[in-house]
This record gives sequence, structure tokens and C-alpha cells, in this order.
Amino acid sequence: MTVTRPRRTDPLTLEVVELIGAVVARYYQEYEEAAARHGLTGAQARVLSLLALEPLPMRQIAQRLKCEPSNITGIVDRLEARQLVERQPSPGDRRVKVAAPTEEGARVARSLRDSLDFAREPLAGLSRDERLALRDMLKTMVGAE
Amino acid sequence: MTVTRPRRTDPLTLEVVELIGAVVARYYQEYEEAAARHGLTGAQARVLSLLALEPLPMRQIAQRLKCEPSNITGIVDRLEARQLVERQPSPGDRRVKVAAPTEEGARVARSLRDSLDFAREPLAGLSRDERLALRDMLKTMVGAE
DNA sequence: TATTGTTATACTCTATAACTATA
DNA sequence: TATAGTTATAGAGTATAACAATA
Repeated sequence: MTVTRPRRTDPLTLEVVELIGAVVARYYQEYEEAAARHGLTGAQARVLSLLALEPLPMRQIAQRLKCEPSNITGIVDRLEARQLVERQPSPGDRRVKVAAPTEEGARVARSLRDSLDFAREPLAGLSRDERLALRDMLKTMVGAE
Repeated sequence: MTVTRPRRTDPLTLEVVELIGAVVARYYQEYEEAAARHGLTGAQARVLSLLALEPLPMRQIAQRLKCEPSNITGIVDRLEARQLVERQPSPGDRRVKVAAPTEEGARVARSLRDSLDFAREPLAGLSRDERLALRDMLKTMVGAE
């Protein structure tokens, strides 16, 4: 009797896994370069882009980026020094400081977002059905805990 | 007369682009955690994994990782202090130092590689044709200059 | 002279722990 | 007492510039 086990060494799967690693490295690097073109570090760009979606208390920024809250102080300090972000008081709780992008900060965030063409270009060559299939595949990858 | 231009704001494409960003963030973080479980930083894990494929001179490590050669000195120092990597002389050129994994380093590199199940799992749910399509798509993304 | 690897320096990111001001 | 944000500290990664050994 033959027992079917998952073949972890399926060559095609391994090739895809390696390609995913390569895409991640490429994307990450392109993101750093795009940030640098805007005079930002990667971490600063990530925080600014996050706040451009929605202003957030310091602690919640840390939760989203999965790092310690103490790190956010310095990153927001540097964004604030460049007048891209402001610390605003929270009406309900005087301990809380809400970080929000300035108008200039919002502009930089938009420009940064628009400059991330890397991932967009290859998608142009796909049919709608292919993009749908890719979307579902990626959703599975993000959703898997 | 209507001119057809690429629609950069196609909602499906934007969704896929955002998903790619999410996958990259997820993968990157999982890699850091896998490295940490082996007592390594992300950079150390990347260098060790690279050397496990093939020993390389210091300068070539920097080229592969797209960083300055001076950074590699410290990373290899720390890997060498833990006896995961050795600096070996190059027969032809006495200026060159070839970094090569020790036996223990090779073991750690294999263990690290095996622990990167994150990307592999969701692929199991795909048909062979889907995986082929995904492979071609990823190849396009990596290959695009 | 040019190249390889290193050192020295400065900046940023990161986690940990202790502190402050509020709650 | 608990929580939000900060400060202090130490380790690591990064780029730049200058250096020693070798080509």
C-alpha cells in the first residue's frame, strides 16, 4: 500500500519558491531606492506611507510595522524635522500623540507611491483572468498564518 | 478618435500591486524571524546562504547583496566569530580572501533554508498549470530591468 | 597606478530597560 | 496601577573616505 506524502522537493515548487525570494529581494531594494530618491530611508518611507492612509497614534504605528514603540519616536522625529509629519494631540487622551502627514508629507507619499512602477509593469502583460488568478494566489499567501 | 492609453489606475492591477507589497513585507519579516531562530541577523543569514551555494571573495559578496564591500567585513567577521564561515586565501591573488562556510555553517544554511516554509505552503494548493503560470509571471518581474 | 580588503566615521534602525505624564 | 510616549543604551547594518597589501 502506497502512502502519499507531500513532496517538498518538487522541482517546480522549489523554482517558484526561489523566484519569490528573488522578487522579494528585488522589490525591497527598489523600495529603498525609491525612498532614497525622496531623501527618505526605507523605514521613514514606510511610516509616511502608512500615515498617508490614516493618521495614527505612535503605538499603533509600531504595531503595524511590528517593531518596538521606542523606535517610532526617532523615525517620526526625523520626519517631523523635515516637516513631512506632525504630532497632534488626541482629544480624548492627553497621553496619546497622533502622527499625521503635513500637506508636503502627503505630496511626498503620493510621489513615492507613483514611483513604485516596478511591480506594476509586468502586470500589464497579463490578461484579466491571469491577474485574477494571481490576486487569489497572493491573497492566500498573505492570509496564511 | 479615441486614443487608448495604459490605465495606471485599473483597480485590479492596483489591488495586485498592493498584495505584492504585502507579500514582500510578510516574506521579509518571516525571513528575519527564521534567521533569528538560528541566532543570525537577516544580513548574516543572507550572506551565509549565499556562501552555502558557492564560496565567494569579499567583494563579490558585496556585489551580490548590492552593498558596499566595507560592510561585508563586519558581517563575515561576526559569522567567522561563530565559526560558521572561514576566510580562505585565494591561490591566484594574494589580495583576495574567499569566504566559505564551515561544516557547521553549511548545516545552519540548510536548516535555515528548510525553515522557509512560508512561501511553499500556499503553492501546494495550486495546480501544475497554475504554478507554471506563476513561475512565468515571477520570472518577468525578476527579469525586468 | 589600480584593485582587494580593511579601518575609521557617522547615521539610522533595532530591542531592551527605565523614566514621565497621564489615565 | 496601568498605559502612551520618550529617553538612554548597546548592537548591527549602511555609505563614505582613507589606508595597507598586493597586483
